Amino acid sequence: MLAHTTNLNSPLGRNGRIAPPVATHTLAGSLEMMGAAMSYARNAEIYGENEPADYLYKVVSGTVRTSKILNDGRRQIGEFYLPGDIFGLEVGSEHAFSAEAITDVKVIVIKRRAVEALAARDNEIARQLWATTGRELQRVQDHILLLIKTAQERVAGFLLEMADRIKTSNEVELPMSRQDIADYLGLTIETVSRTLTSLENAAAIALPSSRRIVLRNRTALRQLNA
Amino acid sequence: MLAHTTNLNSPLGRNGRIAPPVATHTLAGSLEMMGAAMSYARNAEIYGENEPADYLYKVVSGTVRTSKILNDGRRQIGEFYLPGDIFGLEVGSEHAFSAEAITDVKVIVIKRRAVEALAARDNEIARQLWATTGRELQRVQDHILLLIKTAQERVAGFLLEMADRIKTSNEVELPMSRQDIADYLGLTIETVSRTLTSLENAAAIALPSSRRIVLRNRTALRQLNA
DNA sequence: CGACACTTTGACGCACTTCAAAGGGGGTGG
DNA sequence: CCACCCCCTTTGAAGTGCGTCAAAGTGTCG
Repeated sequence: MLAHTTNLNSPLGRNGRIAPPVATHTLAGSLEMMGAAMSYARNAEIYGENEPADYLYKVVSGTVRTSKILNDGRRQIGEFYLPGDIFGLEVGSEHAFSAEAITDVKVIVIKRRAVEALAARDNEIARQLWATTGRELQRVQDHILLLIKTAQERVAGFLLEMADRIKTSNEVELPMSRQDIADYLGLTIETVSRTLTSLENAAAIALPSSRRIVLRNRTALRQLNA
Repeated sequence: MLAHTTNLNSPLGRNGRIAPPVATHTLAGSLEMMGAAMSYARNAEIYGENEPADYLYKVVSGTVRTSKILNDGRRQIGEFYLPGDIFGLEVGSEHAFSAEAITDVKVIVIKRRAVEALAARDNEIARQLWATTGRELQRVQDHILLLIKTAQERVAGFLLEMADRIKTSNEVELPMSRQDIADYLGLTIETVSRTLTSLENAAAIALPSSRRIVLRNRTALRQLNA
């Protein structure tokens, strides 16, 4: 579970920065300070669609997906959240999507009212809340750009996005199933599988196991991601 | 280039409303108070992709689209903005999409720095800025749900959305071309046209002219919009 | 009236879905 | 430790919805 594939030599981390002291006046700091740690098992629901959005969450370890079931049974995945990501932050009073743990997950939870009260007094916190929603907006806009492309482009774009976010050289350990990927990309599981095979045949990727993907030729993937 | 095709008869605009008294402590109020009126002709660019996002805009009359050209020439439309809508509000420093006037357009423009300065002092303004980004996020999420459906469902969903937003009984005067609709829905212009014809044959809508659409059977449209 | 831009309609091809069955791979019990 | 089972993934064959290419129809402005 806690497979460390990278091993940094320096205590400063790869950026050469020392972790900042938990700061007041930051959203992250408030979460660490005032938040409660919680765990969810694989496939557990963290919150449901249309439930009151009383808490917000930060992923500590594991992966979370948000999803929505359409009335014909199809499922759309909103986003995947990796360690460090904040999710569950809504402007309205209810969650627009449900959230589930893809792997075993540890999160920090904080009451929304507490954060909003903080934001009302500290405009730096308010700014960061806004910025978080803004980043979410940008992710969803990028997601739209994926959905209008061909299957090859969607899958290639997905792999590049995940590789950027997971950042472990060129080998990515995907936490989600083919079905999750399919529902994120608006494709069927068969099309995702076939596309991965064809990318492998084209020497753009390698598939040591179904969940592990080696990006062999990013340039080729990026060209597909037109 | 500067083709003026519309001409409003009344200074009050097509809604026949007088502007409400300008309130302080509201984003709308600040826009009215500190903003400058500007006009753009049909097809004029209001701002370009990757330009610095130094201003935000509120539509007074006309319709605006945001769009993005992919490197293979395809165009994706982000959103359509109708009178009363705010657009151009970014969290990052640059515009992620370009904005163009679909019809002749009047807007109120305000410097982003001015609004952010206001927000730093007045947390009610800050909250409203955040809420505006939040509504945008919700629109984009709904947009995603359209993009994973069949052509019929996308077109039906689009018509229902427009009817809700324009609110003129059951007859909608669409401000945008078939090409704009197609690029919003991720379809071709031919498919949009064929789908509208088939909805007309199914007695769900009527098409008195290509831009005017009568919703004859909303229930049928909503069922398609599964 | 004629030119031009937009929309509609038609015929055909292809990418993706659907339906079906055959692989793995990992965990549990014998 | 092997065997079996279950779930996930891959592969195959056939169907179809939408895209592409082409041309005709419609409305608007000069």
